Amino acid sequence: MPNGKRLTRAEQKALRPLQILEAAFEEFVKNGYAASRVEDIAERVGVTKGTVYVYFPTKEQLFEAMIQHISAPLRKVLRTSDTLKGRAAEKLQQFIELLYDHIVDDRKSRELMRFVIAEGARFPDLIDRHHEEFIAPIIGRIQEILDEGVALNEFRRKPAEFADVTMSPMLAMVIVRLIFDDRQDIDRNAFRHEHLQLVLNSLTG
Amino acid sequence: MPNGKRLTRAEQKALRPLQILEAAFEEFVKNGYAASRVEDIAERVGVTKGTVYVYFPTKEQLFEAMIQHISAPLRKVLRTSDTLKGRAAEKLQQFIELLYDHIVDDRKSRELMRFVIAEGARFPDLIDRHHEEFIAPIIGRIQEILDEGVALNEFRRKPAEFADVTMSPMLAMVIVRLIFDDRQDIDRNAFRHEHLQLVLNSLTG
Amino acid sequence: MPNGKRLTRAEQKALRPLQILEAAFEEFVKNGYAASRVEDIAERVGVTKGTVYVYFPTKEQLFEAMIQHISAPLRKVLRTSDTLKGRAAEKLQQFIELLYDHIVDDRKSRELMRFVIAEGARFPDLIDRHHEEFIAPIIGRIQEILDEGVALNEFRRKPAEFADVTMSPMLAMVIVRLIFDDRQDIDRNAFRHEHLQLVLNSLTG
Amino acid sequence: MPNGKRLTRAEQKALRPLQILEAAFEEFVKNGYAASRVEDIAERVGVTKGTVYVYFPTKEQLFEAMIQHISAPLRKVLRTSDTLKGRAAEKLQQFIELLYDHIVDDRKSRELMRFVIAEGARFPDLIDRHHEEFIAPIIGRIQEILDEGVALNEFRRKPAEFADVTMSPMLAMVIVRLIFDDRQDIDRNAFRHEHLQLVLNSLTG
DNA sequence: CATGAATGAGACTTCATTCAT
DNA sequence: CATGAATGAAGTCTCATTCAT
Repeated sequence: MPNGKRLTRAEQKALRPLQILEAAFEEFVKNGYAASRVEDIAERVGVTKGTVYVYFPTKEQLFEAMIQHISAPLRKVLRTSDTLKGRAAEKLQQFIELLYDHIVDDRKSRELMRFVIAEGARFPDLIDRHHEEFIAPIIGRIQEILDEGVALNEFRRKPAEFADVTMSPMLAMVIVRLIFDDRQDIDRNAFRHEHLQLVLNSLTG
Repeated sequence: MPNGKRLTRAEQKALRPLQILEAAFEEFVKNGYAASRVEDIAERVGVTKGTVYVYFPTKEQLFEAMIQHISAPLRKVLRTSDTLKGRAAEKLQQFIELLYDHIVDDRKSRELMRFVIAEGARFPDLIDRHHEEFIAPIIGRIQEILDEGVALNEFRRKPAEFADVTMSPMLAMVIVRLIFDDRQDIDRNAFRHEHLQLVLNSLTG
Repeated sequence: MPNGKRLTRAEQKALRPLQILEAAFEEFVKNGYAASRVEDIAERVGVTKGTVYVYFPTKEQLFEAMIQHISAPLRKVLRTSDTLKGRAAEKLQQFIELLYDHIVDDRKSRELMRFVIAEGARFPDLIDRHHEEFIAPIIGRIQEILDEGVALNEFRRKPAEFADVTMSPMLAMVIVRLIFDDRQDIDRNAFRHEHLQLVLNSLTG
Repeated sequence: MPNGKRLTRAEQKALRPLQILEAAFEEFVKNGYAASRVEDIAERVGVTKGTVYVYFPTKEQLFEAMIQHISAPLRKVLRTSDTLKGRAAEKLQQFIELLYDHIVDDRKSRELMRFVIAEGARFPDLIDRHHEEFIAPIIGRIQEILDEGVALNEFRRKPAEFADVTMSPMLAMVIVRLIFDDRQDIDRNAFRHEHLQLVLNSLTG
């Protein structure tokens, strides 16, 4: 019997930590780190406080593990950014679309940004790791594409700050969606299109 | 009449709430709302816990009063945005420079943004007021200038989202400075210049 | 000018302590000793906390002074109990009516009983004084009348406890009115009449 | 199976709330509601503050639960009042003796009365429930017996207030014992006897 | 592994009391 | 006298963490 839905006890157990991390994510999003209660996280999973402590020795380490957990998919996305194809402008467009699809549109990525802004002061290596793993690679990749475009005479040369400016509307949209939690309706496609136009226009015009 | 340092009782009293609000700002910035202690705020002023409660009945109301307090200067800035002069492009440039000078470069304004992002969920009218008082007027003013430029054939017509995109680099810079607390060095002038170029180029090119 | 209503400043000042005692009575009745706030007492008088401390050095002494103050009229009542006239039965009736009129029907006397019951444990000499000044004299006076009636063959001899029993309905009515704060309507005259009948019937029947 | 002293975890747990309620009773009796400290209640049980809050969410709810707890035996007493036997006079005598044995002589019942008088204003439904559950049924039962005696020509007809008066000495004795905490020695049996004589004499004489 | 009773440090808040003006 | 700003001890309640079962 191939066992369709039911999980074996072993599978169930292997799942526990992940369930806890997901629950932790929701609670920390809702209340922030300091105001979240381990008990509420446990309750979300349907276990008791003690169980959380079986898997994570402190609230702090649970928070850090949760951050690792939710940023894992993001890391994967960045790795796919090597496969961009075409001319520099096309690569830039593809890359920006990739970021909209997997960062701006992904709730976990957005909330990761909130944690970085809100809890960064109390978790300094959250900042450092976030910069190392996400900000720097993204800016770096954009810079590469820009350099490539310039080398091929496809783009006009731009100063170093241009890479940052290039990313700005995307970051701004993340923030706006964090703040208004989607009560504010922005036409996401129109916004992205305008963003691209602006950048490409400036590079090629 | 000597009056070197000593304040009269009356002066002291008028000062107290302001001192407390300033101290509250620092503590709330450092730890966030939930993790800040009223006692530490008091200590910063050089008084005891009880004194804080003479002026603010709860920690929550102290937080809200502090938000009002630090956003007061900002409100004043926006009111000066009527005096822009020249052609639309010049007005846009002046307005963006105004925003860089008084928002991006002002620590209180930047940290206000952090409070909005970090504590907005627990203080919903913080969000609402912030939108009403700052976001909406700023976007509105930009839109006005754009419309004016279009009407005078100075600018190319752009879709509604363009105003948001226009503001993005500025918002992004606020966020970056919040995250890296000035450890990250961005050439602020170069960045602003690139921002302006990008926007004007797209509008007039 | 004979000065009709307006008080001179001097009179006003002489009044202060009395006003405070009255206000204290109301607050202590409402909340009990522990839960009453000196500030609320002051507010009732229209002065500030500090003023209360000008006249009464501690909350405890204020409470005790208030007890003295409200029991003063009662003391006067007992002194008039010497003027009873007629035969023993008539004296007993007059005395019981006196007690109904000046104790059962007097809010201050009733509330004094509440203080004795509720705060007696924390103010032991409240109990002692109350016994000395009120309970013992009243029981004593009743006993005197009973003895007189027996001596004159007007009453049947009764055991010592009878004096206590004689007073019981009156005390019970005080308690009931304290508990129900006059929401419970007892026909006070009918009750007193039944009380008298019961006692006299037993003594003379 | 040894089981000398040690309680199992389960037994211990079932006991805890009861221990806390008993300790709460003692503290609230000693100090009144407002002046009692949760920590002292805990200490009486031999646990810490936190433990009390495991079982009772607030001091107020602890107080209310304690009231329920100590009045439970009383409720049971009233239910046994149906089994009175004999003629009306005998029933009345038995009922009054029942009340002396289980109310006047029961410390918890007496102190319940103190709570009603002292804290009733802050716990209005304490009053209401007390009236509903105790006062009204007791008065009602007395009235029934009186009516029965009248119907059988055993008693003389008496006005409605007579039931209240009938109960008075008992209530008075509760109050006196509350006030003097047994320092005042009343001959309880003689008092009760006099009470009965008085009432029966009036009904049958 | 999972439980949940128990702990105790620590937070917010209250309020009697003091004292300079 | 009267004020009211300031104090600080103390109380209620919370919650991360532990541990025996």
